[in-house]
Parts: sequence; C-alpha cells; structure tokens
Amino acid sequence: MEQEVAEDAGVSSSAVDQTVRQILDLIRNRAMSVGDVLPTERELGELFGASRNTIREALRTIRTYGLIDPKPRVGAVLADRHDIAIQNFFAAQMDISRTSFNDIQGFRRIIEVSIGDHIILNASAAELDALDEVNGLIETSKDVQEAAQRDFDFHMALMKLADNRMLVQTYQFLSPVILHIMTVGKSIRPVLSETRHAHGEIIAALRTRDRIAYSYLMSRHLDFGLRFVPDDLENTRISPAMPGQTSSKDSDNA
Amino acid sequence: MEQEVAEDAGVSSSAVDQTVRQILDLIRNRAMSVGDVLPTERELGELFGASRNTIREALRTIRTYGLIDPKPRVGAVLADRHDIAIQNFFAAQMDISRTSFNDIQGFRRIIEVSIGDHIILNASAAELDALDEVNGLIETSKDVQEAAQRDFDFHMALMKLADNRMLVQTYQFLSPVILHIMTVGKSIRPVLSETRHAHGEIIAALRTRDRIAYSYLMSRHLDFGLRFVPDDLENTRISPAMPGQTSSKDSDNA
DNA sequence: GACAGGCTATTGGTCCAACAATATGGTCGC
DNA sequence: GCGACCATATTGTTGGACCAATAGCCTGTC
Repeated sequence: MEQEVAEDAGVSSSAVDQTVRQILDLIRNRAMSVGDVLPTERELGELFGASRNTIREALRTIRTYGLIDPKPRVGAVLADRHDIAIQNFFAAQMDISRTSFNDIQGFRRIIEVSIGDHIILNASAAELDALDEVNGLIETSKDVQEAAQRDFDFHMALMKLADNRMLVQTYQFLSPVILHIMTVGKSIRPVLSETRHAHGEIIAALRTRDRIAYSYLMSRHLDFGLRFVPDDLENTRISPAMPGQTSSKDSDNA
Repeated sequence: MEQEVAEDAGVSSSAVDQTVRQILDLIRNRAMSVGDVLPTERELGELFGASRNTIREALRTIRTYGLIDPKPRVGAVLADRHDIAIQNFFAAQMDISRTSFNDIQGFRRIIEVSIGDHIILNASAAELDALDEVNGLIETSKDVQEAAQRDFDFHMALMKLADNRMLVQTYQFLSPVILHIMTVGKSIRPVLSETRHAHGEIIAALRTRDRIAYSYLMSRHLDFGLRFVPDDLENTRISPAMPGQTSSKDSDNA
C-alpha cells in the first residue's frame, strides 16, 4: 500500500478520511448526480483497498453531509438532503434549550418585521393571493394544535417569499419551538379571528406596498402574540429537530 | 403530548441514529463541556447495548458535527470544531450543488440591511464608537486572511448590537463560510481602504439615525463585495477545507 | 400473453474478534 | 530526582459472520 505521506497539508491522516475524499472524488469524476447510485460498500472496499467497516464510516460521514441516502438492496443513492443535514448541524451545535424563548421571538421580530421591504419589492400579486389563501385556513382549525400549525404556515409562507433557502431552513429548524410558543399562546387566549384579521392587514399592507404600515402591523402582531405567553415558558423543554433522520420519515413523495 | 415522529416511537430509526441521540443526550445531561472526555467506545457500547462498530459510526457522525475529537489512548474529547465541520460540510456540498454560497450571501443581505432599524433604535453612542474601533483595525491587517477576519469582526459586531443571541449564534454558525467568501473576494480585489470607508459610512448613518441611508449603504456594500466573487467559487479552494483535519494536524504553531 | 405469488440473491445493518498504532502512566535503574 | 523503558488502555483498522429487507427473477395459473 502506498502511504501517500506528504507535506501536502498532511492529508494522509486516517484511512476513513482518505476514503471520504476518494468517494467524493469518485462522485465528482463520474459526474454523478442526484438519483444515481454509488457502488456497493463491498465494491468500494475492494476499489479503495479498505475494509468494509472503514468504508461504512466514510459513508456515514458523507451521509451526515446529506449527500447520500443508503437504501437496502439498492446501494447508496446520491441525494440532495443538505437542507436536512444543515438542520442537524444546527441542532447539534446549538443547544436550543439554552437559547431562551425571548431570544427566538426576538429573532422572529427582527426577521419578520424587516423582511417587509424585500417582499414588497419582489412579491407578485399571485403570491400575495396565495398568502391570503393560507391565512384563510386558520379559522377552519379544529383544535389549538392545528391552529398553531396554520398560524406558523402563514409566517412560513411569508418567509418563503423572501426566496432564500438559508432563511427558510433556519425557520424550519426553529419550527418546533415556534409552534410550541404559538400553541401555548393560543391555549391561553384562543382568538383565531383576531389572528386572521391581523394577518389580513399585513397582507393588505404588502398589496399597497406600504412598508411603514407593514412594519407597524407585523411588529404589533408579534408583540401581541407574545403578550399572552407566560414567562416561565422557559422551563418547558422542547426537542428541536434532532440529528438522525437522514432518511425515511419525510413524506416528500411525488 | 409528545409530537414524536409519527408511528412507533424511536424504534424506527437505526441503531446508529439512536446511539447518536443517546450520546448527545449524555453530553447534555452530564453538562459536559469542551475538554471533557467521553466514556470509551466499549463503555458506551455496554451502556447503550450496542456493538462497538455501531458506537463508532455514531461517534463518526458526532465527529462530523465537530463536537468531538477522538484521541488514541485518551478517548473522545469534547471539542468545539464546528468551524472546521461547517467548512467541510459546505466543501462537500459544493461539489454537487452550487447555490449555497449565493444563499448565504442573500441571507446576509436580508439580515444586515434590515437590522438597521433595530440598531438605530437601540444602539448607544458608546457602542457605535466601539464599532468604529473595530473598523479601524481593518487596515492594519497583514494578510488577506486577517483582513477577512477583521471585516467579519465588524459585521459580527454589528449583529451583536441587535442584542439577540439567536441571531449571533446563527452568524457564528455561518462564520466559516462567510469568512471564506470574504477571503476569496479580498484575494481578488484587495482594497482594504474602500472596505473601511464603506463601513465608516455605515456607522455614520447609524449615528445620524438615518435608516434610509443605512439601508442604501449596507445594501451597496454587500453587493459590491459580492461582485468580485467569481461564479465558480466552488473551485476556489483557499485553505484545504476537505474532511480529515478534525484533529491536531493543523498547525497550531507559527 | 398477463398477472399474481413465491424464491433467491444481493445489499445495507449490526455484531464479533482480533491486531496495529499510540499515548499514558508506572516502574526500574542509575 | 530523573530519564529510559515497558505494560496497558484506547482508538484505528481489518476481515469476517449473520440478519433483515427487498428488487428482480421465476414459476404457475388463468
């Protein structure tokens, strides 16, 4: 076996790390894209002269990056799961329990209030109509949970108008916490019609491209919602998206 | 009550995924921090009733997150290598999907341009002076890397004025990628004085509480920086951010 | 020919038992 | 006291084994 030891950034390190690079190179050299399948673990082992366990650890790394999704009897198929992967990175890095709910609500406030300019500049009439539709669903909710989900859906739809994946992913990451806050708030003070109305005003401000009104309305809306959330909400532990769901679960079938 | 993942609880995910969660829980429950060492692989295996290979794959995932740094004969020590981890993450992504960098810059644009209102309302004169000081360091930079770091420091200081931990955490999370973008930009067009001047104008706008000017200046500043970043940023490898250096190897010395 | 149902082989998932490399810590000789 | 040396514990790597699931073939019925 060649040792490939070189002053070249000391990359020879471990067999697993080498294998990670080799597999990534393989993907690139073969110009593989989403949907293609990698050689089997046993074949990769033979190809790179590494044991299957080593290959598996390398694949585990690549899998953590969200690049592959191993399927039994098929092989590791190239995937574009980087959104889930980055959420897992988020979850692993940030101990959400240490970031207070006030911080998260404050974050929302900063984002959502100030996103107005961007939306006003870019959103089409059709998109605003779609927003109206989402908002209309709120009052059809059967229980508090559903209402919270619909409420969240509206705010998420708003974020999506900003057309930035990083932003959407951040919100998706925070969704369990935000939903929790909304659920608690609505349990204490279930006024779906008011929420719907406030959302409606916000949409109207967007339609007339009145950024001042938007800022004011959104700001008021968020403050209002927060007013009915008890201070000791901090103690309620919520688990954000934990690492592990690199596959299955998501029902994004066509 | 729990939102649990649809059908069945926990059993659905693989043994490795379960182990990842268990280890992360272990770290959290024992309130372990950087420098502490995890139980040995065999102990973890006994603890969770999993084979050593399973434990190792789980550790490999956590290692990919940059949370641990296994040392022979010592054990896996808690580490804070998320910067390298994120860099590796994006480096791996770039080979396949090429839109991430634009997403990040777009995200910055949304955040930084719109944060102005918030800062104008809350920042004290002393804080703005401190900002000036940070900005002054830019032109003292010896090399491109340092300049990028100083540039980032300024924008980070700006974010901190918003006084929101979630926001700061998000920026810290993205910092390796942002630094990379900045480094590439400055390598191509090293004009530190222009950067300093642009920052100065932004601070001035904050001082006079001119939110219109701030928006315009910040927007122009970010667009300007982005203009000199090549489209094929993926191929521009500054520092080999390839997987492998989760440990030592990288020069701690001069 | 078409469809249904069962069979088989392939593949990932997990486990086991070793050996290699290496750093730690203790022990011995001086 | 101190340095050389060795035992030992731990991760790194290997080769193999078995299991569960299932894609695709094979067969049989209509």
